[in-house]
Amino acid sequence: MTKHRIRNDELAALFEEMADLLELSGENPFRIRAYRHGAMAIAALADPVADLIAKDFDLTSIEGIGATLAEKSKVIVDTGHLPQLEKLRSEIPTTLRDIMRVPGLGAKKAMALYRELGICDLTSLREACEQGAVAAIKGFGTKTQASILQNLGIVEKAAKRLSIDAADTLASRLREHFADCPEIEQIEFAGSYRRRKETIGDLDILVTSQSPKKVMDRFAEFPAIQEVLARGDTKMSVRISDAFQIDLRVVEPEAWGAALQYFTGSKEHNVHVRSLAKSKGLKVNEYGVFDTHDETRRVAGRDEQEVYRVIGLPWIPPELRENRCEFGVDIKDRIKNLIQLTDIRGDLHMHTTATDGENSIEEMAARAQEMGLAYIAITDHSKRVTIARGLDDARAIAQWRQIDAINKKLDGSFHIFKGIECDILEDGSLDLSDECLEKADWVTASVHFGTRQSREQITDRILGAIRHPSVHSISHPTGRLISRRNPYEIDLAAIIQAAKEFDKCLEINANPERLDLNDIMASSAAEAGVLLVINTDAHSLSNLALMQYGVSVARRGGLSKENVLNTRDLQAMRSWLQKH
DNA sequence: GCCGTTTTCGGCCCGACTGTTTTCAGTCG
Repeated sequence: MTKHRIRNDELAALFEEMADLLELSGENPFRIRAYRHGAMAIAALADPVADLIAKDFDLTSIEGIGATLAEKSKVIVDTGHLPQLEKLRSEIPTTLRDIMRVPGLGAKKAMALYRELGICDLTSLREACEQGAVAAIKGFGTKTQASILQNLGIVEKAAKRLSIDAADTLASRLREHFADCPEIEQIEFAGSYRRRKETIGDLDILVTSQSPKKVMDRFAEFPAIQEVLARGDTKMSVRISDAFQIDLRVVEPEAWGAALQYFTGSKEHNVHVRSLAKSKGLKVNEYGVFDTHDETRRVAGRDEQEVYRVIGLPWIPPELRENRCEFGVDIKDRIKNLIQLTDIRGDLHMHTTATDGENSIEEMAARAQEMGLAYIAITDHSKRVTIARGLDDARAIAQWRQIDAINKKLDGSFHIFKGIECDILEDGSLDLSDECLEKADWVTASVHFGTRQSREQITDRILGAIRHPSVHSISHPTGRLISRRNPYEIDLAAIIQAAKEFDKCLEINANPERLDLNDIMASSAAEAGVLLVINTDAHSLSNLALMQYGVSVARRGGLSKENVLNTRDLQAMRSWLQKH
């Protein structure tokens, strides 16, 4: 029995703090990296470490967790404290970590500021800069001091991450901007944007050109730029509004593939790729793959596929480059079967003017059909969602009659399922009567209220919904809103287990604000044999195009189309529903 | 601190840019 239910992100944060404090104290860099690596490994786990320990699971079987971090994890879970961390905290002000976050400052400079001037937080740093005291420290100067002052403003504003859809908008504006630059031969956006992460911390633009200077001049004309942070022969960094950074890198065509590989990351993926290459007598950098014995001999570089091939790897789709599963023995099959947007045949979660949607059933259906889908389910809210004028039994049944009539007019190539997004109420019951729910083709159950209940209560509510005979799926299972609201506390492992047992689906909600389940959770559900469903939760015609973001989550989770219910054609979908 | 087809010690990815240094350290990705 564990006394402290610490979440994985909290445990990871303690190891991150440990790493920061060790770095400030000038520890061995590899030891520091081990803590950071361990923190990431824990953050990426689907199951809470506390549960794993309770089950006597061997934590050292997790890559990046050795005997020391496993033991420290146990201590934290058992006692809620880590003595080594507390000792470090007593030696070094932990607020120095804020100073390390200022762009241009790292552990060494933060420590120098502390040692020389007693600066230990952002306020005293600002004061010292304004008084000119910082420029007098050895290793600093007037330029460093000025840049600190400027960057303090950015840190205080807390640099925002862009949601993936906002990043798409920015990327297309940049593409248009560069369309006027004939010197550009190839252009691609790399980094976490290309890996389709749910939020993007900065944007990396990669270009081939014979005239880097002209490309950079054109970049400098991008209207949103507030400041040019750095500009060299091949690399330029700028800041646009909201403290968001864009990096531009110009490379030779011979290096295009290598640069694309390098700048797509992730960092952890690249570290693994490079050490694999090294074991084969090869060296990988952003210019190519080279023979270790004759570094003038470029083995690959122009083409990204080639870069992977010479290292003995298949070309790995960017979404999988997170050092999670892509170096496993089954990677070729996984890549071959990886789900694509074109695998999606239907969309089983959307709203209409009957509740808080902007369009009618017919309009939603027509747009879905235009987009190539074979079916949709209309799933308006149930009555508990009063603000959306949710449907009661009578209105739901009336809407389903209307759908029957519309289906009759369709030629059979497209079908509208009669659905409902039924609220799971605070007491665990469903918002519509059993007799009503029985008449629906598709019932997806959601929690919208009472999200501050205990982990046990919310989990029980969802488990109850999973066991309900009329429910087919649980929508946005964790309720998180990216950058706005944390997921509610749930026992995901128990929910996955119940979904498997009762043959119910869990949703990947494709709305870029939700993306819920996320990649790691979806992967863990799929591994357990649970069928997922990817839905847009559209409230308008344009929202139907959000499906791609849900598919990206599924791809990042390594899912195949077999893992996802709505990749099935209309006939297969009908027979699945008949059996359920 | 982690890890192992170089396996229990001795490595651990690698290069660009800036500012301050007069040859390099720190930071960043």
